[in-house]
Amino acid sequence: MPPTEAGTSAATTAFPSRESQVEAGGDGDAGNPRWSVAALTRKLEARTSLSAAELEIIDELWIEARVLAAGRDVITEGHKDDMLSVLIDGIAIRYRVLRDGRRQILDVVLPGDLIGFPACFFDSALYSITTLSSSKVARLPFLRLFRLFKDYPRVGMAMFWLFSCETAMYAERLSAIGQRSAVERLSHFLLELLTRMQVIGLADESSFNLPLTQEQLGDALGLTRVHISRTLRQLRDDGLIIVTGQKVIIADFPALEALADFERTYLRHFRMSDTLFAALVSSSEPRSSGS
Amino acid sequence: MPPTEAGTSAATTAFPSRESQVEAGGDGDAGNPRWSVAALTRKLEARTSLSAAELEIIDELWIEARVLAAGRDVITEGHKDDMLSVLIDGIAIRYRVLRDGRRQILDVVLPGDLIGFPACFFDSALYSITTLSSSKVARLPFLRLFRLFKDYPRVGMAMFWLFSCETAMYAERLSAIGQRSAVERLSHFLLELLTRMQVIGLADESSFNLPLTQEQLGDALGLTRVHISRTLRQLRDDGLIIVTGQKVIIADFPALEALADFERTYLRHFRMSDTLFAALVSSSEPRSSGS
DNA sequence: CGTACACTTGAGTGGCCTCAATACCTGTGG
DNA sequence: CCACAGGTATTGAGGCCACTCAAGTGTACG
Repeated sequence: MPPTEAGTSAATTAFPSRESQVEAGGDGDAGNPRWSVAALTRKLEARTSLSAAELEIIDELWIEARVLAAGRDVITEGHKDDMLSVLIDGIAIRYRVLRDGRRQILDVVLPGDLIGFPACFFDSALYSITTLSSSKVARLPFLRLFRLFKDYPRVGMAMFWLFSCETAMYAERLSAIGQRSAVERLSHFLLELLTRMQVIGLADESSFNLPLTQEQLGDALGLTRVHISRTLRQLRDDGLIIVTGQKVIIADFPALEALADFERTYLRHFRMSDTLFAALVSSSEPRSSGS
Repeated sequence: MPPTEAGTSAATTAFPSRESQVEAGGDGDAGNPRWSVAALTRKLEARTSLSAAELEIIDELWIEARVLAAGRDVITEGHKDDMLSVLIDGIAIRYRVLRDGRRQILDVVLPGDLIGFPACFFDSALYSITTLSSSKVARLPFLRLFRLFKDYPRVGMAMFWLFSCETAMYAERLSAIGQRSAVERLSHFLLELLTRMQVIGLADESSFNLPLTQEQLGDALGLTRVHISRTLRQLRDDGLIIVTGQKVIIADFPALEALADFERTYLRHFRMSDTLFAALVSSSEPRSSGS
């Protein structure tokens, strides 16, 4: 019996060297004693006022960590997917393909990011999500999500907030692609990715592993592969970044920041509103209506 | 081509300068017996499976209809706004201004669209919303929103779904601006606006009132004022559209559709997932609070 | 009537694209 | 070991789409 194409061949040829980053090979998820959505709770810890106990609740919401090889669809455009998931480990991209084949990468999905919003609220997913490296995904049953609002409104609020971050990031990207030049877009993209990776411990002070090819960078920024190459070269020539293989080092942070119109406090804007949060006293019955 | 030839249009929404300055410092709707968020319920009726009773609940969620003159900020970037609102009447734009003054219009806000998502979940709003015409806005206290999930989970789910639509629309626009040419973007924009307006009864079969100046169109599509003018001219010369004043008539629907890569079923993709919706029946225990 | 604003149209420029050739890297097979 | 193939990155030449600058029209408003 020939091996189905499902598992090995397509996946292992894609990025053989990157497998080493992602845990040890394929240990079975079924018998796994306990995995955790550490990247997610870490993000929540950094930008919300959730207590340790509440973070624990978040951590235990999820079930069934699935392991996916590189290059596999987590969600496919046009198909139904009614699950809310979170990426535990690995890297993925969210993208949309136009009829003539042009592709727009909407977002790079990092550990701790949600998968399935907004797709799960629709009859069919509006875009696809594909893994770039071997990845692990956990799922959240919907009834459990809804029970959250009864039992732990503050935790439920945090889920809302995660949706908001997603939306806000799209808006940010819209203004980048709509208004900025190639150099500006690229440097902004690099700084944004660096910042996001730092929060979940995937990047150090000023360098990170860029998980995208130049073609994928182009599809994310609305530019061609060729022009990405030229623009990267320009950034290198100007001494703003240093590139060795997949590793990107920000050589001149202030200059790149100015060029990109990037605010150092970028992610600070995404902090969860405390005033709103405070209004939600734990599960006790709300007596008064608004304000 | 005087713009006053709007004729019978029941809603006086489309004319920025027509309405006099009716500024409402506090709430200016005391004498009004009852307003309704008809555009919102109409949208929900078209694309969800909410019952008439549930639509009624939605309709009665909102308080304090504020009236705003044209050109007023509903939300200002950088300021705190912790209210979720809905536009009842009028037109507004959501936009973000870069440091050097370039502006990206993220969305055109029509009656029935939400205001305050995702801003209300953050410490400070990430973008501004400004009225283009005299507008009316209703607000939703947050505790009321959260009680919804306890008392009417299906209705709460519909709110989630509204957030999702917002996000999905951004994603759609991202791929448009990132991948498409000027003609494609513009025709897609026109068809999208037509479709959205039809749902809430602001447009007929093939024409509508375009509430934006060419400069605003440019800021929405990542193009310059001048190029919008040329592109509109091209569409007119090719017999695809007819423009008289603010009124836009789609003269050749199929051709424009093909050019824009626009799916006639565009908004159908945004239908609320029924399977998910049905799963919520069990936990529905309407312990109604109001009599 | 004069200012203000939105739109139109022309001429010239430039950023990014397309096409194309070359080099590199890794895995595969002779 | 080298030859080869496929995917990725680099670099050049030329072209086009959209931009900039600028002049001119039409309409609204004081």
